[in-house]
Amino acid sequence: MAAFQPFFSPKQVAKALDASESSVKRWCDQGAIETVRTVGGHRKISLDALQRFLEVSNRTLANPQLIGLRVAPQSTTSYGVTGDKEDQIAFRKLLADGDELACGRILRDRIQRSGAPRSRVADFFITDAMHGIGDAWDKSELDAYQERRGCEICLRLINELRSSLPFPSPTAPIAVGGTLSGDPYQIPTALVELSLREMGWNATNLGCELPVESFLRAANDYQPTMIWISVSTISDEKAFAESENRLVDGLPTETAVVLGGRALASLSTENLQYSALCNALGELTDFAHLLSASKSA
Amino acid sequence: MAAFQPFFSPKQVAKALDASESSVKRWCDQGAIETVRTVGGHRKISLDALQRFLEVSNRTLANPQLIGLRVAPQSTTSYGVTGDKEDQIAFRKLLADGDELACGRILRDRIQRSGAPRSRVADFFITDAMHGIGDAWDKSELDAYQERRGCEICLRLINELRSSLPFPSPTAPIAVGGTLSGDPYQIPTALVELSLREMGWNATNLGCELPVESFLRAANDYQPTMIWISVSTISDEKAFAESENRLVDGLPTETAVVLGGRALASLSTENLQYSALCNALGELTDFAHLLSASKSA
DNA sequence: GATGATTTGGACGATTTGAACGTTTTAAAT
DNA sequence: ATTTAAAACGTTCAAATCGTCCAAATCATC
Repeated sequence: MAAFQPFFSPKQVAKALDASESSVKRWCDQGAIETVRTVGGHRKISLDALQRFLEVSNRTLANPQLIGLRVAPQSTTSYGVTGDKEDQIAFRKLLADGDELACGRILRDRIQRSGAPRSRVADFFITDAMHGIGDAWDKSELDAYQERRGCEICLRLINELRSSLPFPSPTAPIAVGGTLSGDPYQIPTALVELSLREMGWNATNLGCELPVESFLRAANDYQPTMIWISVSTISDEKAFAESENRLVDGLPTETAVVLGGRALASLSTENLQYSALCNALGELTDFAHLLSASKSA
Repeated sequence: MAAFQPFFSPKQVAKALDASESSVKRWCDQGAIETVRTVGGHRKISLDALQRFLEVSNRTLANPQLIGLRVAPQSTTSYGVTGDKEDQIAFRKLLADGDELACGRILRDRIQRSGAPRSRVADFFITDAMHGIGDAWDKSELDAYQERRGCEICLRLINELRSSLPFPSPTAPIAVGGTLSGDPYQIPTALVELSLREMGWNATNLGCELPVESFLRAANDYQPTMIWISVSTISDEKAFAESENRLVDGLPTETAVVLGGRALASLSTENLQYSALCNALGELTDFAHLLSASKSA
């Protein structure tokens, strides 16, 4: 019932920031972190103040769960160090059950343990799970609401991971992307944004179901180094190719166009124009690396 | 609702300040907070004294609504605070520009300052802005990508607010909801989930474009006290009424069905069955309050 | 690389905070 | 008026935080 805007102590904030208590106290006293004082002089830091500090200092919370009240009770199903496949299956099952907390725990735990990029871990679990859930839905083993609820949860998890990344630097290469009209799948393009942000790009997910003209307008507004198109479903191959060509023809030649997504596998690519065609997220990040390297060189 | 309270107990003040009762009592005894004593020795803190303390100690109330301070004028969107319209316009502009950080700052700032529930502030800014952006889009003043990007940003902001709420208690009343097939608008149903969670319900947003059968399956799985249907657009009135009736007929009579959304205003409601029909988020939360009160009684 | 300046993080006794607990007051029901 | 449950009282004490100082680490400059 009560809204929840608690205050944090320097010690808590220090843990969340992975800094020392001394430093946090000093930053408070210097004014970098707004603080209020108790009658006895203890510092209290509001969530707002903390977020402002993160923005201006371009820092990121090392342990957001320490602050965000994400102190959920431990899962009873400890999944230990089982194999990848088992973890994927566990994740898929939890997602179908709508257990957002447990799904988030698996992701965070795996990221911390493996040290792999967030986007790779997210891709590993989420892409697999959504395919699995989609298949089960086709076979009527799951209900539509379980699929939709799973999508909502995945988008939230992706955004949670995104929010713990530092802000893009002003000199970062720019990328924008989304899906074309007829393709409502939000998760793949959200994952692309997460990946690019994680490698330091200033990436913006424009959303789904965009007409070609919108991509051109956005390209004009953003002047991006790269544009990605996520393609999860295609109803009319011919119309898709026509749209795609119209897009590329309308762009300056120095803008890289990257196509990626499940629907491309079963598509003849001879009539398409692109700078890269990616079957997996890893290929896209590889290409982005090449691109930023050649740009800065 | 308790009547107007001229005095507060140390416990109430402690909750509002996010401090311990012990500390508040000590501060009273030290003179930092002026106190009146009852004949029996109980401390009574007047609103005046509390406000003086806040000014002197440069603190803000963590939970102003715990003190009768904000008596919401009505379930309308009016706040009685100056500059509302200007702030809405500023928010709308920033959202159209894709400035997620600035939008988040406005929301958080307003939440802290006004002490209003997150969901109300979010509704106040986001609903207005998305209507404005939608209108501008219809008039071709804005591009489709600006509208989609705005949706993405709003959903992220709503989820951010959601994530800082405490988890629903195990005894909380259960609610599920979403939109029916043909209605792809994600924001209103996300706002409903946020509102209900904030008032202590265990609310789950099932997502968009769900067939009636899915609602029935979900009702069977969750056994909810309430089901909400968000209705932002209707293409076929007759088919909608038919779906709605099929849903209600398939539910146990003790399950409350709440309809809400923009598209209901221009709809003849005579053929619909419902427990409540809400034109604004405030009406829905009012009804939810009634419902949980009658349940617990 | 060496050197000086700045930032960080740990350590310390002194102070503040918050939780516990048995007793007393309050307010509501009988 | 009596009873009774809930809330507030005062006290005590362990845990957390305070301010301060200083060594180690990092950065900037030559």
